[in-house]
Amino acid sequence: MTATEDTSTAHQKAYERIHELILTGRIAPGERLRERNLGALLGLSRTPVREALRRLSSEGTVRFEPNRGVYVEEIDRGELLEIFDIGAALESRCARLAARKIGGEALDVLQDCLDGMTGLAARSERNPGPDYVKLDKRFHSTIVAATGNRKLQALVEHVVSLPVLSSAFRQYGQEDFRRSVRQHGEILEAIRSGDEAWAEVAMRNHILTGRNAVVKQDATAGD
Amino acid sequence: MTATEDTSTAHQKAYERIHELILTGRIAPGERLRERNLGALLGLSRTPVREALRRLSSEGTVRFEPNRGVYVEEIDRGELLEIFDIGAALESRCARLAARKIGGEALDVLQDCLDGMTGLAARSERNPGPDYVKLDKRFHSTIVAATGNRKLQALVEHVVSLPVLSSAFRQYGQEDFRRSVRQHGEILEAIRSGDEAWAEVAMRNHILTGRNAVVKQDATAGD
DNA sequence: CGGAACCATGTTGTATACCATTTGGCGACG
DNA sequence: CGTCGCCAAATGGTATACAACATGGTTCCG
Repeated sequence: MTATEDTSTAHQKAYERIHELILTGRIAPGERLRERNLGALLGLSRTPVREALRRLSSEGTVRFEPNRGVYVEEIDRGELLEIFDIGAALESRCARLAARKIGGEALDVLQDCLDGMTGLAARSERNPGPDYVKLDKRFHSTIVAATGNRKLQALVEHVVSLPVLSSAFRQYGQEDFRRSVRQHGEILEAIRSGDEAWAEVAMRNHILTGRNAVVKQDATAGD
Repeated sequence: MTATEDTSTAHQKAYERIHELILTGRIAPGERLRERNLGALLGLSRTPVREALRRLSSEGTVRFEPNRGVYVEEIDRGELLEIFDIGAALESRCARLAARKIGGEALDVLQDCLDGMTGLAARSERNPGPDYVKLDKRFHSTIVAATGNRKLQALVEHVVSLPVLSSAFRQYGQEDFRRSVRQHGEILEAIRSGDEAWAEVAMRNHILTGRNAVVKQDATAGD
């Protein structure tokens, strides 16, 4: 109900897998995606692969060039920071709405996510792994779903999907990691208490923290 | 270059046609879409239809229920107004960026759109037809494309796609129609002059005008 | 007479086959 | 020797075929 997690369908599997390949950098920006190759790699036919690519294309992750193939979209630092600003605007608004309208089940899901993240942060030392990314996505997806606005949900799924996660976590060290978990706790507390203003700024604070990590990464690693 | 207008591929044709069917209300919210029917209607096979539906699904216009069919998403007034607010935030930001970075060719495209809209407004009396909607979409798409941010572009395409257009134009009379054209002129002038602040508020003004039309429509027509 | 299981039908999900287009290379011609 | 054009391989685009699942009606049993 909160987030789409149909591993049962080949299309969903193709989508998640390809998305992950791009997110983790296994497939580089600008690189061409050959449908037959992907199908063979995932043990699927071209049909669900193409549907997944259409979805990714619609999300701006990938680009169809008619009769000439599919390519991974490239994003530069400027675009990325811009996206963070947009994401901050969208998600903080979602948090405000969620604080107003969220139900008990959704709060439980958020608590579960938070517990999971806390556990991972305690065990792991450095970079959050794919498990943490999934929990993070689920946390945010649940909040957006709690707004009851499906269109808004689709929007945030897109804006969050690639950029916020992919680069924010690359340079994360232990302290950043734990801070991220703590911020999620604050957001949950704010939403649970129904304090709209707090929920909004807690979320904005969280997103802009991620943005800052990218800025610092840019500064240290150059271009 | 500014917006995708490939009428050459069956997928694109299917997407545009189905989108239009939903936008114009020919297919009602909540209604089921049978792939085979749509294919027959458009003279295509299920394959491009399915790809178009995936795209629409990703945009939140349509909903896949696994093994149970595809349905048109329903949006209530509250969601719609919320979307307008989001759209205002996104598009005004785009206008600001466009005022900073836009090039000559894009300005020409905007001028062409404006000329076309002016002509239509002079001829037509009431509701803007599909031609006007297309020009409007092109105008906004061009501005977003001028930001150089593809992800942002994808976002706005989605948020604008259904709600802003579909309901804003339903109750438009002649005076609203002309005001819309005039506002587009203001936006273009602001962007052309490079005045970021003006471009931002001109766009926000334009979007919120549309929002108000929905509010009034709600008030007069009830539920 | 009521209900549950089963089968027929239709629809979605996926795989495969075929067609159109692009692309790189080879050869003929200037 | 360079260039233009044609051919073939590869790849994307679309159609069709098949499999899995859902649904509604019917029948059989209680």
